[in-house]
Amino acid sequence: MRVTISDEIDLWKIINSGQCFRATCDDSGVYRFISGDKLLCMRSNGDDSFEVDCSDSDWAGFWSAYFDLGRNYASLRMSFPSETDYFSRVLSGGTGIRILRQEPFETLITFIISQRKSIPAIKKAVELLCRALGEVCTYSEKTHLFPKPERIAEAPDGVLAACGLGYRLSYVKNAAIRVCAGLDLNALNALSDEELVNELKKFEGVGDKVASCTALFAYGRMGLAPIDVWIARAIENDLGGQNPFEGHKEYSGLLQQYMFFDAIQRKNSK
DNA sequence: GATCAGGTTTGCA
DNA sequence: TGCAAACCTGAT
Repeated sequence: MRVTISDEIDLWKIINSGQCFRATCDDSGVYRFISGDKLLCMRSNGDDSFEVDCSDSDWAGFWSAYFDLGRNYASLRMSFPSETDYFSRVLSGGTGIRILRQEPFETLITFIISQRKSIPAIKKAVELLCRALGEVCTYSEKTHLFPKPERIAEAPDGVLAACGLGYRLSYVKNAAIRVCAGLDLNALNALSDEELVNELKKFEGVGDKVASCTALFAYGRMGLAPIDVWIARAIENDLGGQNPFEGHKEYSGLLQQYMFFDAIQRKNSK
């Protein structure tokens, strides 16, 4: 069916802004997103309309929230100060980026895996994990869903090791075991930003960065800005050491995402 | 073959 | 509190 999205949205930038690791784009311009037990194929018609292969109710009841369509990013983006050359470039280059609302367990595990790994290495490890332990998707027999916590908790170490988890293996397994033991990740949504981050940091192998990423990309906490090496370098090299997030508490996570996309785009164009 | 990667934990000042 | 060093493994 055809859907219309009036606010700015750029699927290519979204899947290449380091917030998700399983979304793909094929040569014909069809984007594929997987979240929970759902799979979506989506293609831009060039204007503000898109072809999607899901039902009306799935679009309205699930994917709209996934793409955070209830929020106006154009006005948010323009609310950031763009006087300096750096922010002018970052904010115009980031046009169309949105913060996806992803499934908490999958987000937590993938960002635990992400530590000290390059993006291709993260994608590979996550894909291997899905193929090894994830259910086959009912829409497409070649596609696997992200594994349920029980499957990871019960998996032999050898199976997890074969996914290239390295020293993160016990972090991943212990997180899955905690969730299986009854920790309700969705219930954490009731917590304040600070409480949520502290709760996430109780997982072994989860520090400030992974906790902030999980809070931002799974719980939509736009006030949290994960500081990774790229953001740290941008602060150091482009902002003279001045932290830009202090003045934008409410949406510092979004500003961070624009800055991050700018940093990896510049790296990739070198 | 060395070095580094979107980080966290541990140990020692 | 602050700062190194170590950690698995794949990519460059």
